[in-house]
Amino acid sequence: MDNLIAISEVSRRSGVAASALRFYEELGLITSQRSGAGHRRYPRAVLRRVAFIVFAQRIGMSLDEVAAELAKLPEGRGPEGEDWSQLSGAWTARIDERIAELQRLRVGLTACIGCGCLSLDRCQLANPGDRAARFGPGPRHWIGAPRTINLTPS
Amino acid sequence: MDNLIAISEVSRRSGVAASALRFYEELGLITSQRSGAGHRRYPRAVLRRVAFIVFAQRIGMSLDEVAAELAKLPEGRGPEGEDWSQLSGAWTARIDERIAELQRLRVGLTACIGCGCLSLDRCQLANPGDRAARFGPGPRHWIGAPRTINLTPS
DNA sequence: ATACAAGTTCAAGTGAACTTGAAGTCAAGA
DNA sequence: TCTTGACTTCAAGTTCACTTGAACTTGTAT
Repeated sequence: MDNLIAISEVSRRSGVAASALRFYEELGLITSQRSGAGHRRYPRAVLRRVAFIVFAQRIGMSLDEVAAELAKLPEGRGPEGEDWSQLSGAWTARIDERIAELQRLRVGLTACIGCGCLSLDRCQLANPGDRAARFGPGPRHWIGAPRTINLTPS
Repeated sequence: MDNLIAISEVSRRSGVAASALRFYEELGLITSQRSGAGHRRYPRAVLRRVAFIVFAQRIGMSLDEVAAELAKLPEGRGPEGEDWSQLSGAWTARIDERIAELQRLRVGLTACIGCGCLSLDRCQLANPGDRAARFGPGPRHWIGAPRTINLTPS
């Protein structure tokens, strides 16, 4: 019929709770028109945007970052074709990084079993490349890392 | 001298803030004796425990889970030898799982560029194995699996 | 004697990503 | 007419992993 869908439908098809969809809308990640009764009506393309959001989170992006990515797209559209392959390029890199990190951890883990070490100030594992200091309050900003775990400040 | 170390020392050597160490102690993840002045004095082994905690978080475990693992160890000890290899066995599996998931995402991502799909209800990617509904309130319980891993932006 | 650093406790705040609850609107069906 | 169900807004609550701040005590240095 019409190509506008209700929030319940979007929720059902995406698996994302309606409350979360409203929240996303509040953040400007998605947009809707309103029906006569003031109900949200989403264009079908919203499903792609939501998919994008879900995928992005799955690879560890924050909603802030997602917002930044989505902002690059033309108004109201979900990512497709060109756009999509551009966006996903960055993702692939991201995923690879994370995989690499996990593999380092994995290997190091096994190594540590052998050497019996595990002292933070000596173990390579605990000091992956960067030794940047922690920043700001708030939870786990540094873990899994806005780039780093700072096991040895100075 | 004595083999008991102050909280500042543990913090310096582990890179974990003193406030976090107190917090871990409150959770029972680590324990300390007290000096005459009521200051915390940690046995050297605490460094291993802390290392364990840090590593565990890095592979996506919650402090609750860490607590459960540590509870299996003899009192006050950090993991070593036997214990350590047992514990790390589980980790390795965990890491592998996560790597596998990321690889699925990676492959799927590329595939999606080609097919232009991305509709959540059809795409395998968005529904990895578990389609379980979300559970409980609170944030992101469902994303990145029952236990979230923090990916790093970069 | 005085200052200062390093420690203590306890309560409250933080950020992310939502969820929950209360109170209200609106259209369709029995 | 009445009820039900789907929707609305807005404020406040929730979880995790901490951090911050206030008020206080101790030990060492000058």
